[in-house]
Amino acid sequence: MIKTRILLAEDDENLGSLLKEYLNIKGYETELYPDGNKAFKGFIKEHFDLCILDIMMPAKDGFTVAKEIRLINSDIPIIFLTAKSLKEDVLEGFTIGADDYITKPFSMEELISRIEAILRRTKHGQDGGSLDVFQLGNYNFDAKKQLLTYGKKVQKLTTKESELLKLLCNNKNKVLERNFALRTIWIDDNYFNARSMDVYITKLRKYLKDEPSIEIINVHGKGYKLIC
Amino acid sequence: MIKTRILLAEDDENLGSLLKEYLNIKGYETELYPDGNKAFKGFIKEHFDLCILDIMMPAKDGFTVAKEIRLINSDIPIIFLTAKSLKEDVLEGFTIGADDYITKPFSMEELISRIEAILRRTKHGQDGGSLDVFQLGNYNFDAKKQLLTYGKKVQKLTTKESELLKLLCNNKNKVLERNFALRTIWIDDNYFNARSMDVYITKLRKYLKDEPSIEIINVHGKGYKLIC
DNA sequence: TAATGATTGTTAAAGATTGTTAAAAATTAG
DNA sequence: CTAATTTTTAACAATCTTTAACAATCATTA
Repeated sequence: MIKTRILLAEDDENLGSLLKEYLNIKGYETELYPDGNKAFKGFIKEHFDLCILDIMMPAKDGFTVAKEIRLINSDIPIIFLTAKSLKEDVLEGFTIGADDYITKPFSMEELISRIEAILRRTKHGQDGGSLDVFQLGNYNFDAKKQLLTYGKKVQKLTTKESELLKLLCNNKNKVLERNFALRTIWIDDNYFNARSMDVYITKLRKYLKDEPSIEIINVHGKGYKLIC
Repeated sequence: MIKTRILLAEDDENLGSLLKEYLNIKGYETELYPDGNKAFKGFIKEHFDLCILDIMMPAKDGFTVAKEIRLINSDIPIIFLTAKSLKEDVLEGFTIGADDYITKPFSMEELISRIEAILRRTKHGQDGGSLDVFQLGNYNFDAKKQLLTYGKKVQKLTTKESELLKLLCNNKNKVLERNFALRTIWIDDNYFNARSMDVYITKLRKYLKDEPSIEIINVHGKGYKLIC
């Protein structure tokens, strides 16, 4: 697995090395630059997946670095990390094309969270989005393509079947409440839709019968639970 | 041009309507819901491109709404907007899968900036870059020239074929509602035009059959979804 | 424990929507 | 005006969802 590479521009030596160390612990590969000039030179020479820029730095301020980066790469995520919380500065940061603007003091965990939130979107675009694929024993369920695969056997699911199975998967080993599922998929939770849902449960059970460890069990009066 | 639709859940009536008005001025189409329950019901019934959730709300808090939304849509951007600036709350917000977490008080301009920063990434991922050229797996679709290219193979499309495929591309991985497509392309959404549209779907499927990962799937009673 | 009513399981049918092909009608190009 | 292309209509097949019918199970209480 290739590590995500982060460019970190921060002139405060203490904060800089602290951040670098923390990011490395969290599995990122971080290069720390003490001023804007060196940061931009580093950006040109090496490959990075994300930039964290302090604003007030010697040699070249963070805004300028960001502008120069944007000239050659309009897509790389940029996070400003700064003590300047002036409204105008925040707006300028976003105008340049920042993805986030974090004011000091901040918690390390929050920084990580915000980095991950951004990378989730950018990485997602790269691998085509495999967030809707579930593994159920030896079954493979692709909610997006509405396909349930068991070895060579491929079962195409209808939209309703797929929606219901997806809800069950997202509540794996927990109770999926009847009314919640009905309101979510059928909009209305009246008697007839409830019966319709029962029919779909039967259908899903048939599809999943090849693997005895996978089961949709009923929780009387509450709903259904997918166990695996 | 279709407006970006924003779901806004905010129980403070003054702030809510102020935000809604401001967002509308900025070109967004905003639905305001006064509590978590109504917000989630609205989310199920209508289509949205982004959600802004207050955390402390009657009936159902913002975290719960976000979790329920994530059960059925793992991709839609979510922004928490709240007075709770506790570290744990911020982290919980991101853990649920938020894209941003903004604490009150905040400036309207900053909110807009942060919305745009997020949409820049999500919208960009959805279309292929230019406005009329789409990349569908190894297919290249030029809506303006009405050409669908697959390697050396070039398929000329008729006007209707091209218009329909363009609509599907613009709603990639989302449901393109039957009636919407009919009113857009056929002006009138009567029975015969609907059947005509079905014929065109068959034609497009034939053109796209070389790449199995590209599919136009039917959502019974709703419309069609181009997945890739 | 047996009886009762509510909930759930299962199957089949009915009704509606969609898939597909081909021919007819309308439009456009030469 | 004729030929080619595009679009619509028609016909029939296939699929999806709901409804109905009856069986089985569960929870409650006499």
